[in-house]
Amino acid sequence: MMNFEAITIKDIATALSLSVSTVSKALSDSHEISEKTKKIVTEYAEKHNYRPNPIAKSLKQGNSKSIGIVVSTIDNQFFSQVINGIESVAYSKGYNVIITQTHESFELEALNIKHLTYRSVDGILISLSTETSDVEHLKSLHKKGLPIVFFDRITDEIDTHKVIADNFNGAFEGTQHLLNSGYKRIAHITSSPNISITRERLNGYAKALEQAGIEFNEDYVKYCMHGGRDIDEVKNAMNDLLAMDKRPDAIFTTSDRITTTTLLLLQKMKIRIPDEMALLGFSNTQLADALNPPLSTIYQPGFEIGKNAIEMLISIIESKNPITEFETRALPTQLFIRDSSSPVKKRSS
Amino acid sequence: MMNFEAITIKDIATALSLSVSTVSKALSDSHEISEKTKKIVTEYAEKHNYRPNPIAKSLKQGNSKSIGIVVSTIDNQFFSQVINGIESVAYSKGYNVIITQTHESFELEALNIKHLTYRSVDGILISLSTETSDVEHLKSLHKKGLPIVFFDRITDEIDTHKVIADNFNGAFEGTQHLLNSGYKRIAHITSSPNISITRERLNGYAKALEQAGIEFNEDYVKYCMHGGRDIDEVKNAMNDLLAMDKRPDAIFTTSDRITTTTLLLLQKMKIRIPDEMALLGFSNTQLADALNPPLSTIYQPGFEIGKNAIEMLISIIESKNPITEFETRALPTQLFIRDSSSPVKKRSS
DNA sequence: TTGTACGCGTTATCAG
DNA sequence: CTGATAACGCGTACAA
Repeated sequence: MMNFEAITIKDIATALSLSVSTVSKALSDSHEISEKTKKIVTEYAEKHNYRPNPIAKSLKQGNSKSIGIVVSTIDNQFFSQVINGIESVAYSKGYNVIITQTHESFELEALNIKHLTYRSVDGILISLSTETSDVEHLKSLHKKGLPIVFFDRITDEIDTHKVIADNFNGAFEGTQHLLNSGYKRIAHITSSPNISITRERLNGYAKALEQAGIEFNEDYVKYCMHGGRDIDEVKNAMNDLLAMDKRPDAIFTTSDRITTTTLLLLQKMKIRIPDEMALLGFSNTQLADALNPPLSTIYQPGFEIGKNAIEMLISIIESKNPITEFETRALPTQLFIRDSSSPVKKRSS
Repeated sequence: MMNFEAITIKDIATALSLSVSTVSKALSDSHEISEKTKKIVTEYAEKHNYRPNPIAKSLKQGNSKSIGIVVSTIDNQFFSQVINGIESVAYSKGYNVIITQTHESFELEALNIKHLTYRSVDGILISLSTETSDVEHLKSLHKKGLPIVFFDRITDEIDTHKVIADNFNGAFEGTQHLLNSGYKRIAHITSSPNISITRERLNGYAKALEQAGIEFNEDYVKYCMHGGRDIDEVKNAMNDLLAMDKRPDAIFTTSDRITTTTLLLLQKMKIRIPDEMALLGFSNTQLADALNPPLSTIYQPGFEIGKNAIEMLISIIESKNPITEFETRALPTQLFIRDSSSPVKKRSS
C-alpha cells in the first residue's frame, strides 16, 4: 500500500516510455503537456504511490521546507502549547519543524542555531534563553537574510516580526486584582532580568502599584537567575521575604516553574493560602485547576502565540519582495481568580 | 563570523585552484591526498567557515540523518522527558529529530507516519495512539526495511526493538503498597485497553490483589477511552465508583492526566485524601511534589526510555548486517510514597 | 506537445 | 597524489 522504497520520476518515465521532463511537467500540471499524457502520468503516479523526493527538491530549489524552533525546554506547558500552535500551521503549509532546546544556556542556544543553519532551515522561530544578553549571532544571520521571528522572549536589537503575550497588561491586571482584594505588600518573584518577559511583567506590576499610590519597594522583588529550575533560588527568595520587617502579604510569581515551586514551599512551611499569604502566578498548567481555590493564575495564550509566529515567519519566507514593516503582536492573557470565596471567574485582559 | 550564505566545495576549489574532488577528499581526510594540500584546504575551509550542505549529502548518500518521532502529545511531562532523552543522544550522533503528534487519533498517526516517510527519515520512534488497534500500516513499512523502535505503547505484532517502563512491576508494587497500608477495595481508573501499558498495568494490579488473596472485581476497573483528556470520562468513572455498595477505599490511576483529573475531582467533592480515599497514580509531573503529602506516585523513567530507544534505533540504522535478535527492555519505575505519616520514601522497583 | 541538457553540492570511481 | 566524470532526483531553459 504505502511505499518506503520510493519510486522516482525516472521510474515513471521508463515505465511509460516518456522522458523525465515530460513526467515532471505532467505532475506539476504544466500547460505545455497534453491532457492525455497528464492523465496517464498522474494515474500511474497515483497507483504506484509516487512522492517527490523532498531532499532532491530542496537541493534543486535551495530551500528545505523546514523551519527551526528554539525554546528553553519543551518540558514546559507554555512552550509545548506554542509548539502545538506552530505545528498546526506548519504542517498544513508543507513545512517541517525541527525543535531544539537551550535549557537556558547561551552556549547551547548558539550551538542550536548553528546546527539549524547547517541543516539549512528556511527560517527560525526563537524564544531567547535566560542567559542570553548578547544577540550578535542572531543579528548577523538576520542581516544575511535568514528569516527570523521572535516570540515570548524577544530582543529589540533586531528588526523583525515578534509575538508575545501581553505580559505588561497581564501583570498589571493581576497585581491590580491583589490590590483590590486588599493586599498591600505584594512581593514579586521573577526570572532573570535578561529576558524581556521579566521586564514587561515587572513594569506591569510597578504600574499597578503606582496607580494604587503604593511605593515600589526594590526589596520586594527577587530574581531567580535560573528561572526557578534551581529550587534553592526560590527558597532563598522566600526566606528573604519572610524575614523582612514588613513581611509581604502576597506574592506575585512569574513562570510555571517559579509558581509551582513557590506553592510547594508555602505548603511545606504550612503557610495558608490565601489567608496568610496570597499567591498569584503566571501558569499554563492544570496545576491551578487541581488546587482550586488557593491561587490565582495568569494564563498565556501559547497556542495562539505559536500560530501567529509561524504565520509571520512563513509570510517572510514566501514573500518575494523584502518586508519593510515589522510588527510586534501582544496577545491578551487571561486572569483566573481563585483566591476569593466567589466562584471561579474568568476575564480576558 | 557565522555564515548563512554558505560557501561550497566548489568555492574552495576555485579559490585554491584545485579540483572539486581534491578538495572533497582533503576535507574527508583521505589518505590519497598530501598532508600539504590537506592543510591548505582545511585551513581555508576553517577560515571561511565551510560546512558541507547536508541536503546534498543526503541526496548523494541516500539517507537524511533525521529520525521521526511519533507521540500522542508533547504537552505531557512523560513524553517531553522521553524526547529530551532522545535528543540528548540524537544530536550528539549527528541526527536530526522530527517530532509529530497523534493527539490520540489513529488517522493522525497514519498521516504523520506517511509524512515522515515522505520526508525520508532514516527511522521512526513511535508510541502508539490510544485509538490504534490495527498496525498494518507500520507492519508494511517495517517489512520494506524502515527501521522502527517502539516505546511506551508497543505492539507485539511487529518484531523489532522495544523500550517500556516496567509497568507491570510498577503497578504491582504500587498496589501492594496500598494493600500493605490496609486498603482492601482498590479501584483502578485507567486508559484505553487498546494500548499495551493499560494491559501491563492492569496485570500488575491484578497480580498484587491475587497475591493478597483479594478477589479481582471487574466493577472496580474503569476505562477512559480518551486517556482522561475528556474530563467527563473520569467524572463518570468516579461517580460509578462512589455509588457502589462496596465503595472503594482507594483508587489506583494510570497516566498523568487521569491522575490529576481524579485528584481535582476528589478535591472538588471534598473527599479527604488519603483518609477517606487513598490515591495512587502514575505521574511524571511536579504536581505530586507540590501537593505533598496526599497522594503516592509511580514515576516512569522517561529520559532513560528515550535514550534507550534512540540508541537502539541508531544501531539498527547503522548496522550493516540485518539484525536478527530483537530486544524488549523494561526500565524500572520508581514508587514515591506520600500517603503515610512517615517521611517521603523512595524505592526503586 | 515532447525531449535534451544542465545544475543544485556532494561523493565515488576511475584515469592520469 | 590529483583531476575529470558520473550520479543521487528534481526542475527548467531551450531545442526539436
